[in-house]
Amino acid sequence: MRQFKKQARVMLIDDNYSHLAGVKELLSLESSFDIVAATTSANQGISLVKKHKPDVVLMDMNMPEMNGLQAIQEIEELGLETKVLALSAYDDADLIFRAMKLGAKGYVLKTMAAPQLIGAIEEVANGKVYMPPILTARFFDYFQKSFKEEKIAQQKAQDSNYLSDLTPREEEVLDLLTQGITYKGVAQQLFISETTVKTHVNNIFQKLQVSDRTQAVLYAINHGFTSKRQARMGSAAAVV
Amino acid sequence: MRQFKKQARVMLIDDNYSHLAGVKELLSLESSFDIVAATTSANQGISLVKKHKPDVVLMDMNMPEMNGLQAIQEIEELGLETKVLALSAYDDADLIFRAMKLGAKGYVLKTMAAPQLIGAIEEVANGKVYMPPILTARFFDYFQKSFKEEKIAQQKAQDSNYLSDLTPREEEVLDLLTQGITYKGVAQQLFISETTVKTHVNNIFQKLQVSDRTQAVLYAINHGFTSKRQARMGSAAAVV
DNA sequence: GCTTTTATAAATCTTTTGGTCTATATCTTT
DNA sequence: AAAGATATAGACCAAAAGATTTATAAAAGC
Repeated sequence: MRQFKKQARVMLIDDNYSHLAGVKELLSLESSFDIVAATTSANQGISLVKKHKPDVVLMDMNMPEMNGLQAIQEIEELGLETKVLALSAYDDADLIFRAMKLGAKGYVLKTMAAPQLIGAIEEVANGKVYMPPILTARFFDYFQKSFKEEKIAQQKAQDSNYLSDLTPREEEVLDLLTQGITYKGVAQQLFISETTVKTHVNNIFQKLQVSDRTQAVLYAINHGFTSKRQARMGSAAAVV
Repeated sequence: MRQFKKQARVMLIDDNYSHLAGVKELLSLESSFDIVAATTSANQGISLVKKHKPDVVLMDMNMPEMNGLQAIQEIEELGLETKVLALSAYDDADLIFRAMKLGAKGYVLKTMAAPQLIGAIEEVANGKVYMPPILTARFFDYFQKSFKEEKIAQQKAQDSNYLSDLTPREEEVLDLLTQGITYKGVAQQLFISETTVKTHVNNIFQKLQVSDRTQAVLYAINHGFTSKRQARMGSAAAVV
């Protein structure tokens, strides 16, 4: 079943030398991973990843010179098959979330027992995602919280929103304005005179309490007008 | 430890009557949950949730009249303590992702063994998140994929991007334009003459290949100019 | 039936915007 | 030293935008 049969090529990056040495020792003795490199420097670590292209990088999150998130990002940008397993002393939900967002294939704690750590590396080496159940819970809490906040922010923008005062025709005109079209162009597209467009636009300005098209367009964008328009058009909204 | 000591109040919503009856029977016999209601109708289910305010709702995802996602959303909008545990025959990553995004506290499969299901309900009743490891992996894959795609889309917008042709001063001017400020206002803020501003703006138009401020502002927004500006200002970027 | 809202449009006038051309003064790069 | 990029600014003109007032017709609400 196991693709690597305890022969995965592993690299260690951890600025704490004693922890680095300890993990190296542990993996040498109790597992059959091939430790291709180990360093206390994140910058050097990235160079070594380029050179060795390991299967798994065990990356410490709490480093002074370059933080682990940055390092993950840089490794991911290399486009290698290398999988990053984040390692931290803290179960900080925000940190876990961001590490996974950047492409980490798992997140383990320094306090974890040796067999668990070895198991996690094996899982990741075999292309799976590994996350301890405690951290999974923290991750989901954070995940849901961030979407809830996003929704509340949207709701807030919707509440103090003069867009709902617009008549259907005014919405059509604003729609065209948000595409950077002139009065003349709007008039042509709606088959009405330019002066009528001007009347509508003036009414829009008053309702949105702005004084020119640029501000109107900015208002529309910041208050979810485009999404409203797209929704009306029945297009599928983006998932994330 | 357990807050509910096998006395959690549970509700079942599943349009498949035989499955509904089966789960009800199973939970009655093998657990001590208090089954407060069970229905095959999502709409009726929402009414019953309002009435009974159960601790946990076991919600089927695949219903014809109203889909489970919608039902989750409506229940979440009630603002109750009720936790939704999504239930589905399929391990569809997209469905799992969206259910969790809407606030589901877990996701279980219809194929799961009885003890696991009971354990999952207990966990959720106690305020934890429950997700089978196989689904966790699927979730993370989808999660990372969606962020990768988002990043690629951003990259794409960055590539065919004339914003990088702008000089520092032109960027400053564009920044003020994207706030809906007139030539006069820009001139005052930058302590230069209005004609100089016009010169800059004309150069900006040529570089961005647009012909008026509205289009320039739209171009800037659609090509990540604001984020660039914010990054330069050193403000923290939004997490999601 | 009367009132309000909405959509239409014209006239007039001021302000803003955009286009073009020219011209310095720095500053960098070669 | 010459060339190129950048930032500055003036003159002049045409087009577009915005403000205000007035007016008509259809539709919706009371």
